[in-house]
Amino acid sequence: MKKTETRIQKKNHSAIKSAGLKVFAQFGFRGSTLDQIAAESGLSKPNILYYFASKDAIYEALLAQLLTDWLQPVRDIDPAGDPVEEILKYAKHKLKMSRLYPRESRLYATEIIQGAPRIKSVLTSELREIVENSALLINHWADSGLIRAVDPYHLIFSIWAITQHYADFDVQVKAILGERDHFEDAEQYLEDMLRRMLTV
Amino acid sequence: MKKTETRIQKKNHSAIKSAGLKVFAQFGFRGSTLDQIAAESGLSKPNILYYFASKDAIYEALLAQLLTDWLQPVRDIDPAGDPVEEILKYAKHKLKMSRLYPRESRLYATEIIQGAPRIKSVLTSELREIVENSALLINHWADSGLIRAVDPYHLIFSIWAITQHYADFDVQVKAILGERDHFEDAEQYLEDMLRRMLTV
DNA sequence: CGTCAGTTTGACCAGTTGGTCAAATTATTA
DNA sequence: TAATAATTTGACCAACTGGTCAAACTGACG
Repeated sequence: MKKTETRIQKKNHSAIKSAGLKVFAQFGFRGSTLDQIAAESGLSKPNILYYFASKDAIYEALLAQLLTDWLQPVRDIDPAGDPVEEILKYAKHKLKMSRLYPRESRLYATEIIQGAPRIKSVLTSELREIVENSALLINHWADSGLIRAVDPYHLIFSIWAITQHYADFDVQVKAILGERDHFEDAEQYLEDMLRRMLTV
Repeated sequence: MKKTETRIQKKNHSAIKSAGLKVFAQFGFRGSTLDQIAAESGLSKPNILYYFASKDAIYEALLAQLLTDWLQPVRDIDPAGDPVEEILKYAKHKLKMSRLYPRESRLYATEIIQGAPRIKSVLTSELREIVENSALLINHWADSGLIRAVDPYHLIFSIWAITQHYADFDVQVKAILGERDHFEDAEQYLEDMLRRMLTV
């Protein structure tokens, strides 16, 4: 039905979302203004509101996109694969997302820090379910003696925390390590940590 | 010189900072308004500006306080103590701060996510120096065979990331684990992780 | 070329923002 | 108690906010 997006629409929708991501990720929803997004996207404010019904609508669109991208890699964990390698694959994937999409990570962080007013329902339903299943799988692996027994929830939290740290606290990391790329060292540390934690 | 703070001044300064912390931690600097802080503190807006020169001044006061509280526990690491226990003590201390002062943690997080415009200089000077010294100490411990050799910087980052996660992403953690207190499990996981990482 | 849907904008609006100020109120102290 | 200092407030302001709208412009297509 709404398949037909003209060339201009496609370009402008994308420009607005890109600008919105940049601005919202830095200042949060309330701290961002349509004027900022307008300036960043190169469009006039009324023109932006021609493509999105409101400031809210831009933010919602970004969040919706984000949530699907965020949850997918958890689903990709293969219960039939080698446990340690599967978890490692997931952790490395998340780390790569922090390197490639730091703004998305920061947008998500600001939303959660503010109490997740718009996505709390997703957290308590989809996210919770998906994590619960992963926890069951991890426990199953541990029961089968394939990995060391660890608290699966806090294992997952620690992977999230560490990988997202490199995106969200980028300024701080760079203040300490300098500007040179640190993701390779981070990946090595993460791998070492997980192998130590999970190898029997 | 400025020692003499009247009873009323003390009470109101504290009420304003407390309210400011609550509001700024949730909405960030730009997303917060003096009216919110006024409502939260029970004072009128002009009255708030009688005690603090500007919205900015409140925020700066909070940040300054925060930074000293934040850096102290790193300084408390005892080079002469048992390495694993010293690092563990530090990590647990940080975790306790996340439980007791989640708003402070979130305020710091929003400031860093926004690019740390007001404290970048502190990050590249004091924080950097303090972390560098800790890294040297950790490397020294590793060279002496007292702990396993790990990247000290990423070790510190991982401690920060995990402990702060429980404050900053509290809503998400609770969405997954439920409302019951999870800090005990978190501490156990953290201890297990660090012992695994650091024990030779 | 003409036409018409799709696009863009300047001018505008009402509500909110950080901040000011003189006047009123309250505490302190001589 | 009277005078003085500290505190509090209502009224106000200019700048900014998200959003509207009619009018102007542009591009695609017969």
